[in-house]
Amino acid sequence: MKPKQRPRNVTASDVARLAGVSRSAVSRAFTPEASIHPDTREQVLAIARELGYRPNALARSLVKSKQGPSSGLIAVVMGEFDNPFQPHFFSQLTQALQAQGRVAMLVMPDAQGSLEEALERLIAYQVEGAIVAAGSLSPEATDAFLALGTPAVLLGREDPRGRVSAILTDNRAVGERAADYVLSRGRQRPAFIGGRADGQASRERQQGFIERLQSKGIDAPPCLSNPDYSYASGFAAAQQLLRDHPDTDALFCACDALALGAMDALRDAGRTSPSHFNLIGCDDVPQAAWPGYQLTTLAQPVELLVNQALDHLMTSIASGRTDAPEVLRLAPEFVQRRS
Amino acid sequence: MKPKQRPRNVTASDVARLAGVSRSAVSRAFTPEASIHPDTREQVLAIARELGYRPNALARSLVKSKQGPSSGLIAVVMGEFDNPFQPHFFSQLTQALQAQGRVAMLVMPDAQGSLEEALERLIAYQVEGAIVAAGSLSPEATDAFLALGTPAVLLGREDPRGRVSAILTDNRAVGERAADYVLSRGRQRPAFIGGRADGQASRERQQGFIERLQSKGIDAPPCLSNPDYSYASGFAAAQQLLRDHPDTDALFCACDALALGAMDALRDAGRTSPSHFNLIGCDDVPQAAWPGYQLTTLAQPVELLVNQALDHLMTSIASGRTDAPEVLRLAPEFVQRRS
DNA sequence: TTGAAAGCGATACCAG
DNA sequence: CTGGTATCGCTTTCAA
Repeated sequence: MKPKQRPRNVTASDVARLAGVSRSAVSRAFTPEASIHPDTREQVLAIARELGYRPNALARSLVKSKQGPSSGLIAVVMGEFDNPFQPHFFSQLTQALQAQGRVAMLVMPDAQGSLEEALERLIAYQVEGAIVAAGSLSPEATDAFLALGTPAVLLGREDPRGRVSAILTDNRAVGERAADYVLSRGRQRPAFIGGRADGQASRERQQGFIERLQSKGIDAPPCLSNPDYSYASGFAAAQQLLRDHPDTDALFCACDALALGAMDALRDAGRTSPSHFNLIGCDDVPQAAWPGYQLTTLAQPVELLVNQALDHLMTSIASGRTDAPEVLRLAPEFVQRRS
Repeated sequence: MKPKQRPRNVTASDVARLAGVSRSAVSRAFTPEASIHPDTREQVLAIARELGYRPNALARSLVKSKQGPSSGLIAVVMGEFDNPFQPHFFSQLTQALQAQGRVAMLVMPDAQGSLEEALERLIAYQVEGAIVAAGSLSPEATDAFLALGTPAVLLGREDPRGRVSAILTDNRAVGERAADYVLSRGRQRPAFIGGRADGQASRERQQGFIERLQSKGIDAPPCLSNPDYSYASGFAAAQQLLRDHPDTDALFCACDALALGAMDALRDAGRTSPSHFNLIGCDDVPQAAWPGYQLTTLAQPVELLVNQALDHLMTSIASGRTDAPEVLRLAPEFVQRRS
């Protein structure tokens, strides 16, 4: 078998030669609105198909750069996939981008010291814009990205300095809805377990929860925070909670991962019956629906979040402006299960 | 506040002008091996930093394309993130790529009819190579990618036609090790639950399992297969298994997601004590370690898989050849937990 | 070591 | 509708 050398790339000139037309004609054949005779186009496309020719997106972006960015590259900036909520989110995002004919360039600045490099890559590759999953990123990293001035949209957290648009779930509503559920079950001693104290989402959910409870005459519940949003943290926090406040009869966790951990801790302590204790999470990750858990939770409207984020990003790219940022808070959906 | 227009991109010419040198000099300043006076370089770099200049990777790749591909873009081709094993895998891959100064371009061909488009994008963007997570992809999709002739490495499944290298966990060893565990516990009526019957990984694990059992005098165990590798499928399959073979005393599942589903089904049926029943999974997803599950499993050597895959891909890119493909099977690691 | 000039692949403008 | 030509930003000969 002969060592199949990879053939040099087919260029517009090759196609032009074989089709007996000019390079311009080839270009036009691939431009939908271009004025070209249908027959010519068809013939060019036929030859192109035969040769396996596709316009070089890199070269195209180069010449089009006169009229604004056009690489078709959108950076997706994410931290670790440590929360089971993120993969789902991420795949939705990628597919939505693909549907638009754009390409997702993944940037994970959490590898040691790679933030700097990641930033430079964004510039080097002429990304048109960035979707920043700020919920999974340190505030510093988020800030560094925004300083770039590249059109961007924040997902899951707003920019404290209000420089760019942010799309997020209405976290206060999440907390309030959780409180309503607790109240509707007649609980008197609810508690809250959150993530990092500096996490916007966690804090807002906590506030919504507490304020609604207080407005109904329940004292400020015990609140624990954690270094992260993991199962393990939820497990540990719940154990501590039961130790310090054994009479707790309802628990709202800032995310499902925490809640699932908490549920297992409650189980260990024999505190699982929904008629004596209620547990609520937030996100609606797949595991929440597993028969072993059946976690009551507030679902984030993933599809809506993604679509809105892309909409805003595209607008921002098109207008070339960074001003007039908006903050969109989308309503969560209450999903009642066994807990 | 004035409408902060995004400034036109800084080019090499801008830097050249301000530094009082030629464009060539600027280029050389950014080329490590170039022959340029250290002072000149330093001065250029200083001005560049000041202006926030970075060489346009797209333009660079264009001119360098004479000497072979150089976009720095590596396609990562994946199906859905339906299995909790994939995100971890994926993030490792991305970070490893970043560490090499390359960029991960994500391609998810599972959105309806997007396979075709995804392929075209790969060509258009001059990707240097592709890592194909074939385990999460339909064989047809995998095949279509390979037909492109782009250097590629398969992850999690080998190419039936042997055109490219494949890196995967030694799946027979997985099955054998599972069988050893079952035997060591003195079980007599084991069973197997797999994924799609056409899935290479699932099939090989099954074979390793069965053959080892038979070599020790145990009859061919009942084997169920499923439409996918999900928790739900594992749950349903285990229920059916208990119905059809109520005397089963050990169960090996092709992946952890299936195994976790099975465990919950077993639990419902009161068949969970490790002294009467053993359950084994494969992958070692985070949930397997949760207190509520404590699943005994065979861990895939993720880091090794990723590193090997990249090594092979880079070699294949460098040599520009598609021949001499290898198949690497890496040993799994037995992780004993409560099940 | 340096600058001038050619060219990578494609598109847009301008005559025809 | 069509073909020539300038240009995008950069690297790379080639002389100096």
